[in-house]
Amino acid sequence: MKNCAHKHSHQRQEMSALTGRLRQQSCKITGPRAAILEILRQHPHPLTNKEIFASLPKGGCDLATIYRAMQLLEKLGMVKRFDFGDGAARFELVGEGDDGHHHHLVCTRCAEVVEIGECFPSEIENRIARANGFKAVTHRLEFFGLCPGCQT
Amino acid sequence: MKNCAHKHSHQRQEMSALTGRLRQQSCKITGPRAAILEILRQHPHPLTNKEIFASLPKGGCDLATIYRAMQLLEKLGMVKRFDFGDGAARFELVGEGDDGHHHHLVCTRCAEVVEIGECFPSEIENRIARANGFKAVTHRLEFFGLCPGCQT
DNA sequence: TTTCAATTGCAAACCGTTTGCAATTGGGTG
DNA sequence: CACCCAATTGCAAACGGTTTGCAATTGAAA
Ligand SMILES: [Mn+2]
Ligand SMILES: [Mn+2]
Ligand SMILES: [Zn+2]
Ligand SMILES: [Zn+2]
Repeated sequence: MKNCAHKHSHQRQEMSALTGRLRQQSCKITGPRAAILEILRQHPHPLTNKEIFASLPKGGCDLATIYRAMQLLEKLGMVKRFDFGDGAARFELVGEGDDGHHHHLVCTRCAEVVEIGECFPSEIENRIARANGFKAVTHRLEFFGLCPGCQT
Repeated sequence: MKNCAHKHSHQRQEMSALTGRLRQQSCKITGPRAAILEILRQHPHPLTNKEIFASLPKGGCDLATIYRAMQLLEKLGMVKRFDFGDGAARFELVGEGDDGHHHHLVCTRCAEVVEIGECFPSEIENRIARANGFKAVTHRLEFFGLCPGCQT
């Protein structure tokens, strides 16, 4: 029962751990960045930049600052980018030492999001990679359907 | 060995079959549409609108016309839209009576595309749907990696 | 406190896609 | 075949998400 930590566990991360990760890269802990991390920290599902912008406490920051912050956090591996196919990128905080790879089930009517633990079977993926001579193969996978409340 | 036809077989479709499908919906067979179908017909992989535009014979049509044509063809189920996560939609011709559902393996360096026959295991997908009370669940799935020619 | 690279706000630029509108045209009709 | 009109097109403007240049601001090291 050692470090039953990551795997893509969604337990809230300590703010100090997050700012620590930033500091290590000689990145400043600014007001906007702290506010953004705080919002991501308390949100269990992927958020669009606009949603983060809207959740910002009054006197938040510029939208462009959020775009720049998410680029930075993604580069540092602190957030994972997801694409639900609606044209807007979504971001989710990632635990330290976790690559954040996982999937979602999205309601096509109300946009409800469910975190999914399953992944594409690696045996099949390996076979696909080998069969085509590809290396470092990974996948992007999201599920779509009608949630209980949206079925007719 | 009856109709070993579709399934997502990539054998070129007859132009007459394509125009026929359009006519049935009281849609006009215009120059631009014929040209677009011709390009899709001879291309085995998903194409962006810009790529279609570039492949158009001289004196082609407006880009907006291609966007409108692809919307129409998608609505009629004649093409399937794919998303490789680079911000541009891609379209592939779909056989009659086929929903076009399938996946790709894309080289992240040179963008080479391989058509993939495998699909996400339906037993697992059904379990995911049931476990969350979702109905009509489907998925979007693409693979990414380094093709033989791009491995260092 | 001083100092300066990092960061931000703002506005403009970008890029894929959509749309309004007037001009054009495919394909039934007579 | 000439006519007619809804369907289609070209063009230019608008859109929504994202990026970027630049001058002003600021975190944190010294
Ligand atoms: Mn998630
Ligand atoms: Mn394909
Ligand atoms: Zn996976
Ligand atoms: Zn599939």
